[in-house]
Amino acid sequence: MSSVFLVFLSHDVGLLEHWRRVFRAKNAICIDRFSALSELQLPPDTVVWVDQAVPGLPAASDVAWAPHSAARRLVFASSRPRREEGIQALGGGFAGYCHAYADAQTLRQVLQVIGAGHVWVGPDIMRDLLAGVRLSPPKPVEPQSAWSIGLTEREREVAGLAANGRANREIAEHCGITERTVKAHLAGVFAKLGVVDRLQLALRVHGIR
Amino acid sequence: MSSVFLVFLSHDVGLLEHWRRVFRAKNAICIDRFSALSELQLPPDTVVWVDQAVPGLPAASDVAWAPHSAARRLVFASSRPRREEGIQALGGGFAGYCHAYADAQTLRQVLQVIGAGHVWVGPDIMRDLLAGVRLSPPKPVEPQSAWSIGLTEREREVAGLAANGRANREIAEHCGITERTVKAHLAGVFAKLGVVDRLQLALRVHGIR
DNA sequence: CGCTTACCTGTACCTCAGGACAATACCCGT
DNA sequence: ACGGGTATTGTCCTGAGGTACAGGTAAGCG
Repeated sequence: MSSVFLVFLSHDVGLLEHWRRVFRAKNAICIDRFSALSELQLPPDTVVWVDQAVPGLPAASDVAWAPHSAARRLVFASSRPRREEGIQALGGGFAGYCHAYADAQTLRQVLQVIGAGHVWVGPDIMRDLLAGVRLSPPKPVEPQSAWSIGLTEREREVAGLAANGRANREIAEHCGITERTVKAHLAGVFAKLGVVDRLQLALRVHGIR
Repeated sequence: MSSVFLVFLSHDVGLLEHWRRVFRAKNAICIDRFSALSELQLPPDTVVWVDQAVPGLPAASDVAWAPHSAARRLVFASSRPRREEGIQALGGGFAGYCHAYADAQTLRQVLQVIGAGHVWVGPDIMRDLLAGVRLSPPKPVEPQSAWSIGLTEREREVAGLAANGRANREIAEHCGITERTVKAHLAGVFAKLGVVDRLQLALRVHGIR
């Protein structure tokens, strides 16, 4: 596991120090420009850590990375991860995209994962990736008015307001009735819908469970 | 690392044997139906391995998983991984999606990664994911899926449970802490997310306003 | 070694939600 | 006229949710 070769590409001495500490820096070498990657004779199991902040660096999606990503494992590290950057990096052949100053445990994990031939991605980027796909629009059911069947007009109105976070007092003022009456209507709603409180009601109304 | 609780949900004795061997099965328990997840009092650092082949299982994207994915780490394991399934699982709150019979090294890596709060995804699914993103129109926003940014792990867990209708008492028992501490975490969540109570939190978490 | 942050807990206090019990009034169909 | 459903309001009470104040512990970091 710790036999892999590490290459750090960065100008940030603080970052280099961080990485060195994290990885114990046994087999690590530091370089300061992109072209050095081509000049060096790197073993095939090398993992290259690329600091996004290095001046003159090709974009993550640039084909200039192709020869290196094909032969080695590249990690793109940014001190301010962004969705587009992450997607570009991973789409450009990088095996990992992470925060440059991620904690030691995370960085070592990244190394392990991509060293084994997998891809590492943080939960935030992952979430954005999934949000962008949306290939499955499973919106077949939930006519959204189904929850209100069996309710009277007043109950429907009160329930709708309560399910959107309005307090009994607000609902009372909104409807021009007393707070007591709101409670009465809500009690009826709870009984008819089989829920116990307004939070459960909100989940039901909004189609969550 | 090996202190996490493992739960295996499968009917496949061969698969269970495989998992047991891989993880040495120290703290592992096996269950055979989805509902058992709710009945068991699982520690918060539990990792649940779900075999896709279990009969009667809710779909990976089903909201029935929400309470569990909010509180624990779920891995969806399929003996025949497919792109749609993986995306559904990860979009549904699962922390990992992998081949059920993946080799020991990979499975242990999955456990490590998601145990640390990250997301595990294989390179093939990753590739499809990226391919899908490139084709999709540029989605500028997507705040609804990032509700948990800035929260600590504990806050995330407590908030997820509260947003799904669990009482402070239940959350406390579930997490093995006092009700007072739950209140403290929720207070932090409210402040960070800019909401005033758990109902507003629920609406935020579930993407309603 | 201090500093910070996450995590955990206690006591006290206040507000609001919701149930229990009870009542008045209107509309409507038989 | 009578019964049933709807709307309305009252009081009393319990308990959960939330805040304020005041800590204690452990880990990571410069």
